[in-house]
Amino acid sequence: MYRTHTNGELRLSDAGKTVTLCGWVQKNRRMGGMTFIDLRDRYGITQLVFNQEINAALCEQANALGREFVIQVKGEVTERSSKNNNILTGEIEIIVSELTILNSSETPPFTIEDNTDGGDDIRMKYRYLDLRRVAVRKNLELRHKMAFEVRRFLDEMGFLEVETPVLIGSTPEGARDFVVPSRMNAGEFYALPQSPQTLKQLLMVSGFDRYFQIVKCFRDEDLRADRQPEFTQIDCEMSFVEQEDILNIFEGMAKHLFKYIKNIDFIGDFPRMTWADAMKYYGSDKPDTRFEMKFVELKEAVSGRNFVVFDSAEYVGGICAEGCAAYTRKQIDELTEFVKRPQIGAKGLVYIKIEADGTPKSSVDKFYSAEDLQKIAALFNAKAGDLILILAGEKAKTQKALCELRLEMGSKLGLRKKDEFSPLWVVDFPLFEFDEETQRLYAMHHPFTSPKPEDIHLLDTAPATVRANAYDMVINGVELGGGSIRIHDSGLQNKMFELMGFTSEKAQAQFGFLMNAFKYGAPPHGGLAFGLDRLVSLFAGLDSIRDCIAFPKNNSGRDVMLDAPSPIDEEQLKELNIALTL
RNA sequence: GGUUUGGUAGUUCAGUUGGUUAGAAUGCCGCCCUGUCACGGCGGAGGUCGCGGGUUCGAGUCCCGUCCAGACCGCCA
Repeated sequence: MYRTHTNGELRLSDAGKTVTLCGWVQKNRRMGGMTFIDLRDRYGITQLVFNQEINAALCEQANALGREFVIQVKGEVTERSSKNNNILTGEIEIIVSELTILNSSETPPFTIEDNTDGGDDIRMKYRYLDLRRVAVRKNLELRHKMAFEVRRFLDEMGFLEVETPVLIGSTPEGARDFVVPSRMNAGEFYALPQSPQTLKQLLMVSGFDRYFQIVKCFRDEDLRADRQPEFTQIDCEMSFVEQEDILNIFEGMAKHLFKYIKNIDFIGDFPRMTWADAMKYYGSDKPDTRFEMKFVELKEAVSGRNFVVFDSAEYVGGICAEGCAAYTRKQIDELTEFVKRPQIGAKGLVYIKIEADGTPKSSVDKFYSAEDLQKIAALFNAKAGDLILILAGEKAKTQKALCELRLEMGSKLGLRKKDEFSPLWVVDFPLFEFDEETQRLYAMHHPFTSPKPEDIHLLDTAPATVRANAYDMVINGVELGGGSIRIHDSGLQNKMFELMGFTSEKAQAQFGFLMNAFKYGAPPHGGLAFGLDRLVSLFAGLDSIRDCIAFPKNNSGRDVMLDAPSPIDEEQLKELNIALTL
């Protein structure tokens, strides 16, 4: 037997026991006559003691141990004379009587400690060493626990986990597919699923009326802090349900996770917000509702004063930052620079300060009287000491810029606390999005999303205004999951394909298997999918989902540890009938 | 595809207006140290300044190109 205990479990009550421990040498503190070693495994750290007077040879052996050596020790659990309250085993130490080196180690390229000296780059290259650190390990532990609680909850609700294939067919709608050449079918390719969407709908046709799967999905698009080319979804689908049933069940799942993982009890229902309101008041379909600072539309209030910037703008809107009237010229300039960055793209920033005595002072005093400004301030319910920030321009772009400015102000004012959670459902998404480039409608969610029954009559006359039975769960400005009630009627589905410019041949070629299945008694159904990576990073307070993935890809989709992707040799290419044009 | 920030010792970084032998911390090695736990003290080794080109009497520093990494935009049904 290699060990009797882990390095995290021995306490004062174990004093006197003879134990055997295994682990990695975290730190070797040589004091001359005696040596302390911190022995680490994934459960914690236990201090080992070697004493020159008691066993000089053993102490010399201990002195030779380097960082990250793997050792086994036998010894007696003893109360410490000077205790360490920072670690759970801090009241005891092991007086070692036998020491075995199980494996030596080269000096690691960075220190494996809570406050490591390693940067992201080197830690990713040696990710297996990075994973030895508490900070990273606890994220994976949390991930496990959350996935476990999801399974427990869904199992209790009668859901069945079914695996779906990873080698499937390509569908050009939506994100780019990752593609896998087929050796046995020359010139043909599989695609990796962007989600098991169509497969889970087929499972509904098969009668598995409550399905879920914690499943890898793949999208060949550029990466972000919250986007990896392979990521994990909690994928769910239900039959004989309406939108309300789905929202209730999965709101229940979110509450279950908050309760069992974060020990937070949510009272009452998650708020619901229409997509239209989310855009109007927050300029985003995933508003961070930890703080208010809602947009106020000002086009009417500011027109007709010969201020050409506002008069010519399609949209004028602002936010009110409480207590920021004392901002200096420099601070306002910084905000102006912020919104003028090319990624945000505003042309400028207009401000109105409400001074301590209630008088307004603005960057547009030339055009607006004190009375005008007070009227504007009233629209924001601004009080003395507040700062109103106004952007103007083309509607969608300006709302987006104002959204960024709102989030920036929220951060500056400390209103985006990581341990506060503000969930909501965003509902009534538009069914379609018009793409200027290709001049056609695209499904905003996916082509199987059903329109709201009361909007179906608009499909022919004003398709862009049709709302969908689609919904997203948003927490703290993060889109955690989304879904829809699907179309189960092949007539309506055909209509949808038609509106999106599919010929019936193309629809049949791409989705024929689903359309055919729907001929054999498809039940009404709907579902949703949660991003597990985002859910875990939200709960852990991480800035990037990479930190809760054991072996993530870097910014350019590379695994720097494996050095993948990589070229393959001529033979392999030949076998796959692939010629490179590089 | 674009915007932007960075690349200097094993690691994390500093490096002034272009000017002598490129520094610090940490890690590593050696010696000392019997209650440390960020141990301490003394000493030492360690550099293609990402790469290529240019300007200059002289480039880590300025210019051009390129590669790599981070954040963001486009993209992500």
